[in-house]
Parts: sequence; structure tokens; C-alpha cells
Amino acid sequence: MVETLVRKLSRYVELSREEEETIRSLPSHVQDYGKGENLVREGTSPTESALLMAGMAFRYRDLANGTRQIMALHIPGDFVDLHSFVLQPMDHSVAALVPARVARVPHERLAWVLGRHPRLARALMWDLALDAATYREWMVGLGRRDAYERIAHLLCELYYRMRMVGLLRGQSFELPLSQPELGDAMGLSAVHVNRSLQALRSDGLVVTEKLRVTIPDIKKLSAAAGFDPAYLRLISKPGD
Amino acid sequence: MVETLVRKLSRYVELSREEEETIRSLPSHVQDYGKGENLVREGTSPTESALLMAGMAFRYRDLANGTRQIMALHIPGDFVDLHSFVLQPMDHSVAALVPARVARVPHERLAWVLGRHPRLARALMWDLALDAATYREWMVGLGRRDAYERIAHLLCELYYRMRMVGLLRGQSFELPLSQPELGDAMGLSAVHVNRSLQALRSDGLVVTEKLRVTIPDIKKLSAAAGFDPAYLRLISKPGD
DNA sequence: CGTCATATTGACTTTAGTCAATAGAAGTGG
DNA sequence: CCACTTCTATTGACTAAAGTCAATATGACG
Repeated sequence: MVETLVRKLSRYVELSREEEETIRSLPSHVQDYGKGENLVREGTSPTESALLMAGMAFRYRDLANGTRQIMALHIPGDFVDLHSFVLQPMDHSVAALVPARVARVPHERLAWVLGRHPRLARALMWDLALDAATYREWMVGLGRRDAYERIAHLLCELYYRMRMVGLLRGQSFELPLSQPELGDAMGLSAVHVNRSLQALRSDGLVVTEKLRVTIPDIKKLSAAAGFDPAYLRLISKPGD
Repeated sequence: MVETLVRKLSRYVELSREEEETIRSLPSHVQDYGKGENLVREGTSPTESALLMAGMAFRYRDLANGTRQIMALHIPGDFVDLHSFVLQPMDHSVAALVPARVARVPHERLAWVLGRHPRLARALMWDLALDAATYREWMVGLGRRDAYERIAHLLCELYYRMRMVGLLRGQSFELPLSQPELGDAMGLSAVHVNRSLQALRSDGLVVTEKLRVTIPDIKKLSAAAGFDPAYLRLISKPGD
């Protein structure tokens, strides 16, 4: 059930049998969501944290001026609002990008784990820190990369994250983001996303068919994106 | 000594005498840095985490294309690289903005605290999550706010953070950032920062003299910035 | 079959960046 | 304390990246 959490945290530390058991025995409410539904809503103060088991989700904030900023994309294994355990109320929402399944773990149970299993506490800190590292990388893109590099960089990131959780098929993966949504994630207009994607395609770096993206040569794309191998090490398994 | 950490964590939970004592008895190397010196360097794997006791610091990354992105500003009480406890190597550097004093706590000691004091473990998670919330807010600015709002928003944020640690004097505080540095933080060119600042000044929202900024009317500035009261609650003390 | 979201294109506007030059302030070595 | 860099702020003129508006096309879906 929460097996996906075991796998995620195992990327950080080798878990003992007891620790694995602790995670497996976490009570959790499993819940399904349709595309576009909110898993967590801005302004609320959850008493449980949601672990994404299947599907994809995105973290976003709607602004007063009518725009939206998507701040993260989440794939199975991600603890979508672990921070709500310590920081409330939610300053943003999280919604399903495609039909998604979520397991919710009560905060009080997390607190219990913290007291009982320091190594798991540390693994949860790692998970928080990993999200933060991804935010930083996105900040760099939003602040200092042009549209072309920015999109290329996102595709590199997703390529490796998808591979990590076994969702890469050959050189391609599902990317259920429309161009307007891509724009909201990258701080661009939909039109400009369209044009930048065309440039990437005509440079042979990316092939798209519907919602599937193929990266013929990840090395080339990484070079074009200024994708940092150090960042790759962070988001990947240590020995990978 | 590490009194400043006690104060910071107290914003999250009421600490017991024993917990306070635990923090106070943390061994720490105190070290001073001159303006511009790196407190932590990209690519290294620190064995201690640095707590900023005095001065200011900024978190940044130099890109291959010659640009730089500043990802955070830190003021006394901030644990500048707590994440290096769980995530290594450093994917960015942290440098002193002005002469700064730092206290370093060995990671092994943090691990010890984690095992012994679950509530402190939780407080450290809060600190990580708070940094992440600030990253998210900056992402929103970089992606969806124009130069004028973006700078206004930063000034609002600093206004309240400075107040929090007692560094606000009347309506003004020290902002030891040059315009080029401001640009690196906000994803703008120095020239454009200059012009946006002029606009803020001529609108009467901001007064600058050397490195000191005065905010005559924080309400007005907040409105201009689209500064979210919810964000304020996060970065402020609960009952404030 | 009609509707709605998405993708694409062209024409035009706006924001922000670049390049250069000027000027003042700060810091440094002698 | 002076001469000299060097950093910083400011301005003008020009360029470039990205946004806006509008139209068309395409495709999924009920």
C-alpha cells in the first residue's frame, strides 16, 4: 500500500526491516481523484499528508491578477504535502494532472514515527529538502534561463525522474501537460511555449506525439538546457 | 551563543526548558566572514550546518552562461544550510552579504538531537519547510509578477522578516544589496532594477538612502506587490 | 454533429535586456 | 591625504525576448 513510500525513502537510506514495517503499517486513507480535482486546497490546514501513489499532480497558486504559477510537478512516490505536517495553513493548492490515487497519513502518526524512528525522521527531512532543491532549480530557470532552455531543462528533469520511478519507456514518457499548463509552470505564455517547443522539435531535441514526449538524445538536450549533472545526482538514486 | 536558534525555533513551538538546554548545549564553531566570502560552497559536502548569528547572507548559483541567480536572502536566526544535513553535495553556494558571524553545528549532533528530541526534530522540519515556502513565493514572483511588483514584494517580505528579528527601525531597515545584486535575486537586469526602483520611489512607496530602505506605508506597498497576508502568517510568529 | 480544449500562425505591442556613457562614492596603495 | 581603481547609480538609445490579440485548425468527447 504505502510501498511506494518505502521505495522513495529507500533512495535516501537503506531501511531496516523494522523501519520498512513501520512504514507499511502506517494507517492511510486511500482516495482517488479525477483530472483537475484538488488533492489539497490553499487555505486549509490538513491533518494528514498525502502521498501520491499513481497518476500525476501539480502544485500551484492562483494570483490576484488572474494568472497562475505551477510550482512543482509530482509523480508517484512523492509526498505531495509533507510540509503541511509542520507548516499551516496551505499557501497553495495541489491538483491532479491526470486521474490520481493518493494515500493520506495522519500527522499524529508522523509525529509518532518521529519519536520512534530517528532515521525515518531524517528520511522525511530528506524528502522535504529534495523538494526544496527542485524549487531552487526551477527558480534558476525562471530567473535566468530563456524559454527554450527552460523547457528543455524541465524535460530533462522529468526524463530522469520518470526513469527513477520506472515510468520511462525507451526514451519517452507521458507528459500530460497542455501548452497553457506548461506556460504556467515555466512562467511563459501559451503562445511562447508553442513557439519554443517548435524550436526544440526542429532542432531534433524533442519529439512529441499527443501527450507523449520522446527525447532522442538526452545528452544533447541536457547540453542545450544547461542541465546540471549535480542536480541529476540530487534527484537520482545515489548509485545511479 | 546558539540563543538565536532558540528564538527562531520558538516561533514554531513553545520549547521546554530541557529542549532549550539541548539547543544551548549544542557544540558549535563560531566563525566570522567578510563581505562576499562564501560561508558554504557549491559542490562541497559539509559535515556541519551553519546558523547565521549576525549579518546577512545570500544563497546563489552561478550559471554556465555567466549569469547568477540569488535564491534566498538570510538574516540572523536562519539555518543557512540545514538541508546539507540530509542532501549532499551542495547544489549552490551561500555567501556573506555583509560581514557575518556563523555558528556551525556538527551533523552528527543534529542526528543525536533527532533521536532524543522528537519535538526539536519537528521544529527542524518546520525550518526546512519555511525555507521551501519562501522559495515557492519567489517562484511565483519570478514566473508571474512584473519587475515592479516583484521588487515591491521582496521589500514587503524583508520588512516583516526584519521586524521579526528586531532589525526594523521605525519603518526602515538595512538592505545591503546593490542594484545588480537585486537584479540577480529578482531575475532582472541591473538597469531594469534601477528603473523599477525609480517608479516605486516616484509612487511614494519606497524611500531609499544608501543601503537603508524606508517603507512609508507598508499597506500600500503590500497592495502594489500583491503581497499575500497568508504568506505573512507563514513567515511571522503565529500570534503576530 | 456540435462544443470545447488545444495547437498553431501572423501581426503587433510591451517588457525587459544590452550597450555605452556619465557621475558620484567608496576603497586602496603609496 | 592624494591619485587611482572599482563599484554603484543613472540615463539614453536601441534590440530582443516574450506577451497579447485574433484567427484558424485540429481533435477529443458527449
